[in-house]
Amino acid sequence: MIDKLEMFIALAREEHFGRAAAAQGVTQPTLSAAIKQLEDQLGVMLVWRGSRYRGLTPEGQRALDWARRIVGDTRSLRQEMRAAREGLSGDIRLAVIPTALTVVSDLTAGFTEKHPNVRFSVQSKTSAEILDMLENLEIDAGLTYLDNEPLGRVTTVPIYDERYVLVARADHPLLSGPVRWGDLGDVPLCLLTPDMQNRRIINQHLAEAGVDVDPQIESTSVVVLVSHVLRSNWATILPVRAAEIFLAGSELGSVPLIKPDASHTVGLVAPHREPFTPVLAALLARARGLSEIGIA
Amino acid sequence: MIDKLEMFIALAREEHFGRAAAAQGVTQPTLSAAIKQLEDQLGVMLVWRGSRYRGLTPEGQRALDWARRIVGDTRSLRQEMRAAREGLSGDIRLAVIPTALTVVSDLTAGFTEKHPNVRFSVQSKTSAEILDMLENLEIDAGLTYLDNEPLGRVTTVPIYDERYVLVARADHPLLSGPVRWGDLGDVPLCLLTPDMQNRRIINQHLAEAGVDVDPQIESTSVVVLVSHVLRSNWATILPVRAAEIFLAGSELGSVPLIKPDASHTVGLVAPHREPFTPVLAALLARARGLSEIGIA
DNA sequence: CCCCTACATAGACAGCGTCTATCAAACCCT
DNA sequence: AGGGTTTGATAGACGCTGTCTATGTAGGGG
Repeated sequence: MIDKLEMFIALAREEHFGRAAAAQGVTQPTLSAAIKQLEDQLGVMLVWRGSRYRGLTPEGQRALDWARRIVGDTRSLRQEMRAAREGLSGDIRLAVIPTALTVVSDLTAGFTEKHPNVRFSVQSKTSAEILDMLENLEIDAGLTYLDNEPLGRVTTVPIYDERYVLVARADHPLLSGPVRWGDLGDVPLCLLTPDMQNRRIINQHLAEAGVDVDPQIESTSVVVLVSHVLRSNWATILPVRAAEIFLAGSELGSVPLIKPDASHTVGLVAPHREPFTPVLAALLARARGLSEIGIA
Repeated sequence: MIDKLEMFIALAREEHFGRAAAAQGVTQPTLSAAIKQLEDQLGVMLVWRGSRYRGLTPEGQRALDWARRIVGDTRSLRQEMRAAREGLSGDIRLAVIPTALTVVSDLTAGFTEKHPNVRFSVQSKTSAEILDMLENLEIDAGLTYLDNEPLGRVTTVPIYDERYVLVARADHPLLSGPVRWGDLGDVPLCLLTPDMQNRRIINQHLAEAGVDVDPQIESTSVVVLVSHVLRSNWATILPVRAAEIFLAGSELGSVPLIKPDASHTVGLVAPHREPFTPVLAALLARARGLSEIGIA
């Protein structure tokens, strides 16, 4: 039964029988049969049938919610029992917005010393993808914006407040003093792509300052932005925490962006599943510790 | 997996392999094997082994919490899918304290008209048993006291406030006017047994009034109390809602018990499981409706 | 000390899940 | 419009797992 629910979740996520089967490590007929049996046992159609996957029925959508809970709780059970057996161990799968990637090391530092059997798997994703993956049980926790966008049924731990700086080569004329958002009208910029929340935040502040920008370079990667800034006359806007790793000993400089002193809270997001598994509880505790000592 | 968790829950409840197996409709070796495999899969001991059942290990206790959630959610999934298929249907298993048994008909009235495919199964239990059965998934909801005793992770809907009357044959000397708790010192009484919360409440009010009672007749059944009162010179103390069904056209009379005007909230208790299944949601809605029109 | 209760173990059997191979339908592109 | 491709369903074989009955073994009680 639980296996079938896992396959059902995979199907809803992949929207494709073949891919879902591959993701579950079974063949396509096996997954097809599992879904059919699930429908038989529950007595309702879960998936619109045709010669293609055409989405979930309303009942399928409701069933998906329950399936996620059941499968998630089952994983929690297994994980907690393993923790009881061999101490904190296993993988923590994290997804992180690009501008918070440098904060992950603050989170893992100390944690891995205390719990040497815990492995981390960190991937860079957009904030929307992070919430999706959290729902689909593809990650255990996320590091993303806590305000601004609706979060689901999750537990959040704020860690720091993002503040923004303009980053450019040290000889850039704007670097002599604080820069207002409104000053950026004609500055050549590299920015993150508009599907990313950081970019939407920046767009919003620029718009409020009456500025309209049209970046020549857009990317989902901060590294791409910085390497462009390094090699040319461009500037970029980055959160302090994302920028500082590039500033030490480089030819780059930065100045705070003011008016307004924009600030957005970034923190840990985890599925709200009472009680928390020991590993997750430890991670959340670590995040609360970070927030208290004020790493930003 | 889910079957094994069900067996594990049954074992924890029955504290006996044979009885748990019978409760699950399997033989004892099957259940033994299931528990053993569960322990193997989770990699921990769940049950203290000997030639007898000797309780759960700490890990078993934690696993039991998860198992209850997982099994409960699975049942919710099935129930909700059946509701989607054939409208509200199925059984609602209720456990009710004896003094609230007459209120059940208020709850079921109208409900069964609207939802003819819903069956009710009502059993009379003590408030402690009700909370136990709620945890063990043996009932879907309970009707019991909402104050006074600690409730677990449950949803509660208050329905009415219990108020107390003295019940005796119509010719009983005390029935001429309101009676104070303190007047009951030498009155021969029949009361519920001391393991029942109603009795503990009554004891408390009597004690506060400085009265010490020693009932000659104790029972877990209100019917037993009333039949004794009918046939002899005894009196009993009952909530209004429990008493009134016996008063109409009988040789009995009642007077309010005052000083203090004691009152205890009774209502519906259901496991807190988001989202609620359609039947349970409907039942809770019905209970809220009752509370609003003030059936007491 | 013996018997009874309680749980574990052994072996047989059935049902279910999974695989490979194949089919049917719908979509896509020329 | 038609051939090729993609997508999911179906068929049949095989192995695993869960369940049963029968039996063994260890404590507990009289």
